[in-house]
Amino acid sequence: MQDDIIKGLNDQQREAVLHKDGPLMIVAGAGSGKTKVLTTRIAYLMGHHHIDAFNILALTFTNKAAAEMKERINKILGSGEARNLYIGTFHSVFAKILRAEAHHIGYPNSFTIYDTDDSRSVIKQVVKDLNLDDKLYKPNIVGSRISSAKNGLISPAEYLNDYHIMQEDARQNRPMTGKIYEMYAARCYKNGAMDFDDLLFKMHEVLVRFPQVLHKYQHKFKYVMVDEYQDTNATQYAIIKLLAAANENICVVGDDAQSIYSFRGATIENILQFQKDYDNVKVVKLERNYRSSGTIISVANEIINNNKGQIPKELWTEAPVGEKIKLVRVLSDNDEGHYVADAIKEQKLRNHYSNKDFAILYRTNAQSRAYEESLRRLSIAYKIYGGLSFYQRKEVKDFIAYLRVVINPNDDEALKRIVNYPVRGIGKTTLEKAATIANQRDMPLYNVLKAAASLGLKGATLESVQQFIQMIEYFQSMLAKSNAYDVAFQVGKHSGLVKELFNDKTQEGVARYENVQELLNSIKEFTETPANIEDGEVGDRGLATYIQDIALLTDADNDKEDADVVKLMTVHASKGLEFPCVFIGGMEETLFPSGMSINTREELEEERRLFYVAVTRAKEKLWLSYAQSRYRFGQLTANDASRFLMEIPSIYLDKTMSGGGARNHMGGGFGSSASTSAFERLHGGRGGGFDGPVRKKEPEKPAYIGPKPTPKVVEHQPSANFVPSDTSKLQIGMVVEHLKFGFGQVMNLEGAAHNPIATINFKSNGEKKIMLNYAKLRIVE
DNA sequence: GGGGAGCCGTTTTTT
DNA sequence: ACGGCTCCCC
Repeated sequence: MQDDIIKGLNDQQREAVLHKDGPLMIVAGAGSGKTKVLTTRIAYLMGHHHIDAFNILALTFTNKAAAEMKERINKILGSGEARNLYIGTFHSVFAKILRAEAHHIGYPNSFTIYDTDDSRSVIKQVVKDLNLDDKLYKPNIVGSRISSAKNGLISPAEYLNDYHIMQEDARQNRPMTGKIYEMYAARCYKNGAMDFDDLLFKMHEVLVRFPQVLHKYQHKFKYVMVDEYQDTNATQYAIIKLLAAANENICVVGDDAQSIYSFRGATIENILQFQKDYDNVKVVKLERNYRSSGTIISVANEIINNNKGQIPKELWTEAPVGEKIKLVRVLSDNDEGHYVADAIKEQKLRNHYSNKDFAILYRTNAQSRAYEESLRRLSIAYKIYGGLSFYQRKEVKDFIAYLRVVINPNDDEALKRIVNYPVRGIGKTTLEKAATIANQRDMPLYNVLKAAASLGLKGATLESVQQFIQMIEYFQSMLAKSNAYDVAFQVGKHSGLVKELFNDKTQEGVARYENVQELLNSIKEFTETPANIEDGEVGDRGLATYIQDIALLTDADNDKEDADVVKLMTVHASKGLEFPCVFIGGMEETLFPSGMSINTREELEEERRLFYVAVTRAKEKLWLSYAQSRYRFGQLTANDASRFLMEIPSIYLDKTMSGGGARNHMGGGFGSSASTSAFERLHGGRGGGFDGPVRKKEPEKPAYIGPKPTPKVVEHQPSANFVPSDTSKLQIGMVVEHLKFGFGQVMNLEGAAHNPIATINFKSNGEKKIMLNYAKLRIVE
C-alpha cells in the first residue's frame, strides 16, 4: 500500500520522494507537482520508513499551505497519524515553541504578538520620546529598516556597531534609526511583546544561547522540510540550519523563478548558500508542468529567460498547445474593466465556464476598482482578496485589545487602545501623565495606572482609573476557571463595548456591531472545538490560546474556496493558485513593472519573476491587457505598454483592441514570426493597426451602482423657539433638543465637574456622548 | 467627544 | 481619487 503512493509520480518526483536521509533540494518549477512531492515524501517517510510523525517538521509560509499539506497527507495515509506531524507556518511553529521557551530570554510565555500596526505605533511613540522629527523618521520607513535588520539577524547592538548600516542611515539623513531600533526592542521587551519578525529573531536567539533547548528540538525534529524555500530570509535559514544540524535530514523545496518577496527580506542567496553549506546536497529538478497549456508554458519560459542568473531549467508539458494568449489594448482603466467583464460573460456563455474559473490579477490593489464596477454592472459575482482583514477592523481590534490586556496587562499598545474606549473619563491628560511616569521608571502603563493614587490623581479621574483596573482584574480572575468565550462575553458586557456599538444605529455602526458578534461567534466556535491533540501537544481552550492563535491568522485562512465567484487579487496573492482563465491587467510601464522597481537589475528581475508567476497561474486561457491611459493618484496618466510584452514572441499572441465597448479584432496582417515582438507589432507599425477606429468617448463617469450610503447624521431642523438652556441643570431622564442631532433623552451624566459629559439617546441618531461645555442643548422637559 | 476642513502620501506584504 | 491624520470648533 505504501509503495502504491509513489506509482503516480514521474521519475524526478519519485527520485525526490525516495531520497530519505541527507540534504535534499528540490527545484520545483511552477505547476510541477511540488506539493504532491512534499506530501508524498512525508507520507512515505512515515509509511515506508516508519519515521514517527512526531519527528517530522514541515514549515510553510501560509496557514493555508500548511492546512492543505496536512489534509493531503492525511488522505494518503488514511490513519489520522498526520495530526501528529509538526506542520505550520514559520511564525506559528516558532510562536508555539517560544510559548514553551521564551522564559529563557526573559519573556513571559504568554507574550503578546504585535501586528504591524502595534509595531508602527510603538515606533511612533519612540520617535516622539526621542524628540525626533516625525516627518523624517516615519514609522513605515523606520519600521521596515528594523524589520530588515531582524530578518538579517542583526540585533540592535550589532546594528549600532555596523559601520555600513550606520553610514547608510546617515546618508539617508536618519542617523538615529539604530537608536530607535534599540529603544523599540527594549519597549517591546518591557511590554512582553514580540512582533512578527521577533518570532523568528527570538527563536534563533533561544536556540543559539541555550544549547539544551537546541538539542531538544534537534532531537525532536529528525526530518525537516521547508516549502517555498526561495522566500526564506537569512534568519529563517539560520534557524532551520540549526534545527537540522544534528541529523542533516533537511529537504527544501522552492523555485528561484518565483521569488517575489525580496522586499520582505527573502533572499535567493539561501539557495546558493544551501549548496555551499552542505557538500552532499542532492538536487532534483521538477520541470514537467501539469497545469498549463503548451502556449502558456512557452510564454512563461520566454519571459523568465530574460532574467540572468537563474538556476538553469525549462518547463515542459505534454499538454496540447491550446489557445493563443489574448493581448488587449484598451483606452482606459474603466475600459479595461468593461472588456474583462464582457469577456467573462462571453466565456461563460460560450464555453460553459463558471465564475470560479476566472481570476483577475493586477500589480496594485488600487486597480481592483474598475473591475469591480464592471462586474457589478453585469451582475457577475466576485470576491476581492486582500485588503483589510477581518482582524484589522477597528472594532475587532478594539475587542481583541481588551482580551490582550486581560492576558498580558503589560501590553501598552492594547491598553492605550481601550483605556478610554468606551469613554470612561480617562482622557489624554491623564494618559500623558501616566506615560511620562512609565517612561521615567521604565515600567508598563498598567502598573502606573494601578498606582494612580500616588500619581496625584484625584476625584472623578482617580475613580475612573480605579474602576478600570478593577474591571480588568475581574476579567483576569475569570481566566483560571473559564473558557475563552465566557471571558470574552463578560469583557464585551462589562466594558460597555458591545453596548456602545449596539447603540450606534448608522449603517457603519450596525456593521461594526455585527463584526463584533461574529468575533464572539468565532471565539465560541474555538471554545467548542474539542481540545484536540495537535502537533503533539495538548491544546487548551483558554483565552490565552485563542489570542495566540488569531494573532497569526489572516483572512485567507477563513476563506471558503468553493464559492462560485470571480477572484480578484494582486499577483503576489495569487502565488500557489491556479485558474482555468486568467486576466492580467495593467500591463504598462511604471505599473507592471512598477515604477518603483526599475532602477536596478535586481528589482527589475523580481518584477519579471512576478510576471512569470502571474502567467503560470493560468491553465487554459490567458488575457493580458494594457490601457493607453488610466487614473493614478487622481491624475489621468498615459503609459507605454509594458516592456514585458515585448518579451513575448508574436506567434503566441492574438491581438485585440477595445474601444469602449466596440471590440475590434486585429487580424494578423503583420509579420508574425517568432522574432517579432508584440511591441513592434503594436507600436512599430506605420499607421496601421492600433491607430484604427478610435471612437470619441464621452467623458464617462459610471453611474453609482448599489445602495447609496446613508448619511452619517440625520439632519435636524432646530425648533423656532430654540434657546440653549443652562446645562448644569441637566438631569438623567430629561428630554433635550440638540441643534444638529435633534431630540433625545439624557441617559447618563459623567466626566469631571469642569468637563461634564452627557450620554444622550437621540431619536434619529442613536446614542452620543455630548460635552456640555460646548454643545448647545435646549431642555424640553 | 466628534464632525468638518485641509494636508499628505499613496507597490507588492504569505506572518 | 481617496483614506488617514491633525487641527479646530461646537
